[in-house]
Amino acid sequence: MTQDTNLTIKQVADATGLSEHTLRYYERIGLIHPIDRANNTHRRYTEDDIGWIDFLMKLRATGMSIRDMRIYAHLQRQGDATLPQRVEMLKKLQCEVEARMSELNANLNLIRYKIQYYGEIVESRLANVSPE
Amino acid sequence: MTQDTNLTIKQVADATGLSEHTLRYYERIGLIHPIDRANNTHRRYTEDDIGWIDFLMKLRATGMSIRDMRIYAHLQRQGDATLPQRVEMLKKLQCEVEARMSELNANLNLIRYKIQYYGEIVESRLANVSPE
DNA sequence: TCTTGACTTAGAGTACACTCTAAGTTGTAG
DNA sequence: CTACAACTTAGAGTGTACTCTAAGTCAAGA
Repeated sequence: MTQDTNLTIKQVADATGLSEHTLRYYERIGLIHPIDRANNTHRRYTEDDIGWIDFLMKLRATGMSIRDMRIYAHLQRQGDATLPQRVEMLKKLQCEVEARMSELNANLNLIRYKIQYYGEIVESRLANVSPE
Repeated sequence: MTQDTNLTIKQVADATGLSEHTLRYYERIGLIHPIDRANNTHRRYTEDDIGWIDFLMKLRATGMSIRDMRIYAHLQRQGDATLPQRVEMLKKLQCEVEARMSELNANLNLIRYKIQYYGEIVESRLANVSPE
């Protein structure tokens, strides 16, 4: 009955925000290890599985590709011996995210400037409209 | 001969980093207005065109979709009367970019933490290796 | 005149990340 | 026993944003 305390695909979908389709897809392509089954057919997810999925979603949110997430997942399943490679991947990701954030920040400043500049034009046009 | 002082598609591709294919594609879908032609066939881009393309690339870098860039481009071509709508679009974009940056920042902190944590495990393992 | 290369077009093809469909199985509630 | 919901699979389909192909035009240099 240990299985029954674990979560169905629907519950995991609700908990993570991923669709059931996507959860099966991620498992099929190796982002998630083969999930244990109840009745030998229905998936039963553990809390650890949820934790891993949450981490995957964070990697994805940083812009990491499915391809790289697969590599990371594969290393992770091989255990602590692959820690150095994983640290390397994370360092590379860190650099990329830092670069993207600094680019985003520059673009954000441009957007703010345009909002300000265009806003002033609109304001001054309103001020020049003669009241009825 | 005014045309000849302007830039060929190759020069614009080199200057912007977009491919010639992409430049034609952007024009075809209305992100870029119909570019003037020399010989009535070959495109000749003005400095203003380059400026617009650079701005488009910045919008794209913020994650704005082609669909929204088309709307923005269409408004832009209609002149100052559409400034309020454009300001609205930019404000919405600003919010999205700010949200994305704060999410990226949270994920970056997690990545840094993992690098630190895994790094320490690797270090301590190295220290425990008996020297030959 | 011939060739080369830069350009043109319409439309087909690609990569990525899902997202859905169809057909079938299983387990519980009535 | 039956109906139903929840699950299963393989594989097809979708949306986005390019990216490329094929066939053709055109001007300038050998």
